[in-house]
Amino acid sequence: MLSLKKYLTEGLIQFTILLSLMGVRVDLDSYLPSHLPPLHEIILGPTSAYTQTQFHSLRGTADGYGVHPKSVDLDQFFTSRRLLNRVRALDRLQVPTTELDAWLVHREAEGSVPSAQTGSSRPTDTPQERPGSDSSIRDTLVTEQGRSTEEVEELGATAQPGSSDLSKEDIDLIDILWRQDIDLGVGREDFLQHDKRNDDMWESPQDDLQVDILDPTIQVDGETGENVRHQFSDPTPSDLLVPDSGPVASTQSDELLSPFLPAMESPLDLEEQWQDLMSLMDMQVMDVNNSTENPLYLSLNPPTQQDGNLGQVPLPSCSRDHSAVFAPTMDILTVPDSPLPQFSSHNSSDLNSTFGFTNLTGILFPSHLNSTTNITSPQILPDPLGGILDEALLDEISLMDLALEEGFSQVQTTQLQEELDSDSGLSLDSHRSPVSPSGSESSSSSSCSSSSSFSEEGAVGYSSDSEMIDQEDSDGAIGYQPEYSKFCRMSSQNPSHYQRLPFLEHVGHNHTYNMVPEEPEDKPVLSRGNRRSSGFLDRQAGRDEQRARAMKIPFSNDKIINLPVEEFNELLTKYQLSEAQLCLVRDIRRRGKNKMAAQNCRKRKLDTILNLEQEVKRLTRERTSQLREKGENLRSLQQMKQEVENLYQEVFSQLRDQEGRPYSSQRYALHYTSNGNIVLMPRSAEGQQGRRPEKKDRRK
DNA sequence: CTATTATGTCATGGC
DNA sequence: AGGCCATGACATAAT
Repeated sequence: MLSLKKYLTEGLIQFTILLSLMGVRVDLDSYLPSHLPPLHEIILGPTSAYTQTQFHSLRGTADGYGVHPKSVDLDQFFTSRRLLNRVRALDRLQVPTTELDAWLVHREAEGSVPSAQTGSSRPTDTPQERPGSDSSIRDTLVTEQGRSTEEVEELGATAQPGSSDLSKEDIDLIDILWRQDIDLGVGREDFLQHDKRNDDMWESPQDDLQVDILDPTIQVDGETGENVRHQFSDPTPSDLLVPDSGPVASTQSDELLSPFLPAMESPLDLEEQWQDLMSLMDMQVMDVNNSTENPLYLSLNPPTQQDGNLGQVPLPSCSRDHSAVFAPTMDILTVPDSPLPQFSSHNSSDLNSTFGFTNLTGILFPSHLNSTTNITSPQILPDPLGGILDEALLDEISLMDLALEEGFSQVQTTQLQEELDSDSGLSLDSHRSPVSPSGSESSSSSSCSSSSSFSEEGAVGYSSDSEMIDQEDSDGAIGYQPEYSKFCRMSSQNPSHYQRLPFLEHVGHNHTYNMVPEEPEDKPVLSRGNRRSSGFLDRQAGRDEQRARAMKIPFSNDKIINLPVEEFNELLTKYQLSEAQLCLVRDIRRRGKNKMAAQNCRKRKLDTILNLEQEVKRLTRERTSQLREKGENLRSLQQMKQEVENLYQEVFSQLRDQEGRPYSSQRYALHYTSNGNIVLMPRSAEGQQGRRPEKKDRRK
């Protein structure tokens, strides 16, 4: 019983860490053996918990407890510490910002023995040889500069030993993520190396660690050419044995992990998904606590507060329904005689459809854990975590990245543009975009130059003042200038226009203005003989000018238009004008002013459009940025789920029955209950909500 | 010859 | 109430 308790204690510590991560305050201190440090010290990190003395004490007491010869002891110690580091890192599972990071660079020593927990019997392959293999993700650490934020996603793609089938999934995941970062200048090699680094951090067994320590070198970073000094460059045995008290442990856990896991506030999406995840678990854990079939109980206190580093864990409080995280997905478990396939499938489908989890059982479930089961069929191992990473989630992320690559989708772009067009009633077509204020200015300048004859003093607003020409003498027929040749041409080449138009206009519009039709004989005379005067007339001004001449108006149109009302009235009183003349003068003034007003109005409209275009661009950039942030958050969530699953597997793999044998993951799974307990339940009982667990009543 | 653009003009409404 | 301005709608010439 003592040995069993020892095993369970080791597993419970790690499981408790996991629960603490999820916001559940776990009080296992009372259950811990006296030789172990208080749990909060373990969680909180570098304390006296893992001192050299403590380490040796652990060894000594472990022997004293008659530990199973194949487990714990040194391996357990490092396993616990590794788990601790992973838990610490979880609160920093976030996308790092671009920064310069120095990473431990080493190559796994040939023949280095993998961890007893995770190593199994994997060959030592280089990533180039087997990019997606388990070992390929743990070979080297390199120095790199300006690493993109997306690369943290590799943590989620960390392969686990034991299943070659799911290593391929891992490869696919890496490929997906790698493709997403191509445009960011991140090479595939970065991914693999990054993965290896992470894997080294997460799972490096003590022998690997020792290799690192005993190989202090300065290496040249392959990317930046910087000299990279090993973080373990000055190791001592005490550093190894007293990791938490020396720079090794702190720098390893903090400095190595933090670049991948910088502290950030929890994304809302992540919290929502977690809550959704938790909310699904009620029915599965229902009635489990009422079981009389001796389930393995792990007494857990309700969460009261999060302390220490774990207090920063951006996970929502999960005081209840924790089991949702570990809801088993039985989709891949084809047990014909199982009485619960339907229920399990139901649960898994729910989870998958809701959270988009990926079933990584094959990846994460070490085959050696199934020593009591059929090792030849590891691919059908059930996933007690219910598939933390689902294809749906990956699809979502992929789609998100697709959107990110294009800023945002074509559909969205089209919609946005359509909205804008419909709202403004204008088109943002390419022909309009190039229109620049200067261009319109010059465009208007030509008209202004022609109309400037009326803008002498009254022109305001958007009229181009620089283009104004003092036309005080415009009625005096200022000399011909080349830039007005087109108006001269127009006037001279189309005399018939002015022979008919004024009359037709008068008849057609029949405005209230008492316009007097000009004598047809006057037009040809003006357009043909008086080149000097026509040179200053644009086609519109010329029309009114000609009308004025026809009506013998004794002052210039410029004065008519631009003089203040008082002066204008004064001017009218000076001359004895006929009624027709007065009407024409007033019409000329009205049209002239309205023409300038129209020009100003169009300029304002154009400026408004340009401003709106700028606003659209700005909003587009903002949206792109937010989409990218969302994608990063999703990746972060993916990583966290992966880590949770890994921790689950770690904990489960260390549970032993009375005979010291590991539990079969095919037959047993850990479950959370609504009251904070953890139950090791037979899978055969999972689907039977009303039925009781058949196995194990180990309350610790 | 047609579509687009630029500009002028009118009607209307607000100040 | 008249004048001024802004602007939509329309017309027309230019491109």
